[in-house]
Amino acid sequence: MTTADGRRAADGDPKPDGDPASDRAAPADTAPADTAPVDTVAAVVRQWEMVRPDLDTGPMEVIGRVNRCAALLQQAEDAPLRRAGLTRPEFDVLGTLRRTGHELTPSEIARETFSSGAAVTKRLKQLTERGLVERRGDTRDRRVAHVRLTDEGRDLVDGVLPDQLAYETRVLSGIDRERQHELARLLGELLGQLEGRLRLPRA
Amino acid sequence: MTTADGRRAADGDPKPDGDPASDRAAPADTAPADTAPVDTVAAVVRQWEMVRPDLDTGPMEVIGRVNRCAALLQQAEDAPLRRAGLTRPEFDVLGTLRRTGHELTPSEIARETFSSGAAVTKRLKQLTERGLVERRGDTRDRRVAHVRLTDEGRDLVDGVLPDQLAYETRVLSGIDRERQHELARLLGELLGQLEGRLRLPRA
DNA sequence: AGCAGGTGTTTTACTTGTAAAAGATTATCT
DNA sequence: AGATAATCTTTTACAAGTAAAACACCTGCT
Repeated sequence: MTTADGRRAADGDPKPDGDPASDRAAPADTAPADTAPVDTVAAVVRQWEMVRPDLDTGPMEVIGRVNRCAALLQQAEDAPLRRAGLTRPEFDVLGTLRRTGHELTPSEIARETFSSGAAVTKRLKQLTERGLVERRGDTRDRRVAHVRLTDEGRDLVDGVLPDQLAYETRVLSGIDRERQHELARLLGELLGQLEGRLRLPRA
Repeated sequence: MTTADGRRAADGDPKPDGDPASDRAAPADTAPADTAPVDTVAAVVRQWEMVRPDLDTGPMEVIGRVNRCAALLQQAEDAPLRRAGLTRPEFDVLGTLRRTGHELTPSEIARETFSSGAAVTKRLKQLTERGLVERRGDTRDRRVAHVRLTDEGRDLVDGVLPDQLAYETRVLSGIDRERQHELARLLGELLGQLEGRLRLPRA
């Protein structure tokens, strides 16, 4: 039980229960040895295989899990951020400024942040009101603005990030370092593919 | 460059470019042999390592990539769905009804779909208006409703799902079957962990 | 100089999600 | 029975994103 085919999440409610397809054991090659995983996506896939045995549900095993993991992680990760009074999109803006180390224009922030210009405008407005970023107009080209962190904004990022990373470390602590590494490697490959052909083969 | 620490996305713009940290080669164990990946998350991590070398950026390698992959996949995946006039959340509702094979109450749909009850109410309203689902009240407990697919709704799901899966297969085609399998396995482990302790160790 | 067109940013109108309260009904306790 | 608490669903008020248009400004052509 996840969603139509294993994606998305947000709430935080316990798993429902589910499908009576338990007469067919989870495929051995999908279930690792020790931790008895049986994640929700596996259950969803089994349901689909029951009602539509003609379909190749293979992609769900990857894509469904990526989506569901992302949803759960975001929910989890927001905790340290929220304690600092930040949403993640807000933190993304501040973090981008922090890690690049120099001023950025709104369009650059939008690109770095993979969000729309309009969204960035709104976030900057709020962050400016809170005194976390400052803007100045370009002297040459008066269309463009330059945004930088204030000292307060920088301190906020620097204070939050270690908590954030510590939290993330804890979230991943159920997976040993070697597997984390392997996971990162495979995800990097997938991501490289996805980013490589951002204009994907149109379906 | 992705976002503050490698998450989220939505737009579809090309990668910016980035950090001049190229004097330090990408860690060999994170970059696979052939495909020259260098995904955006790797670049973001390197930026962080430049400005905050004291931090352990390890978790970003996994979590940042999961989030970014999810964002790109969702954007990509929406294509076949949209052709059918459905958003993904809508499809999630229909798909849940299809794969369980029986009526569900709104709360059950919310759980299966990992969304809030209110969101489900809204979606059901629209789907009902479009004639894709029907509702009937429970005879015993008049608080609860039962929702089922109409024939039209079922036909829609059955028509869209193969396209969706074919598209997903194509999206993943850059990764060979064995790695997809391995990726699915590791993601299943991670997901199992995340779902196991949904109330995570509070940070 | 003057204007057609491009670029950076913001605004507008709208969609969708959420949290919290409201509504309606059923379950429990005395 | 009657009151209180719990449960299912919807409503309300609001936050945040998006696409498209609007602004404001720059560039290059004539």
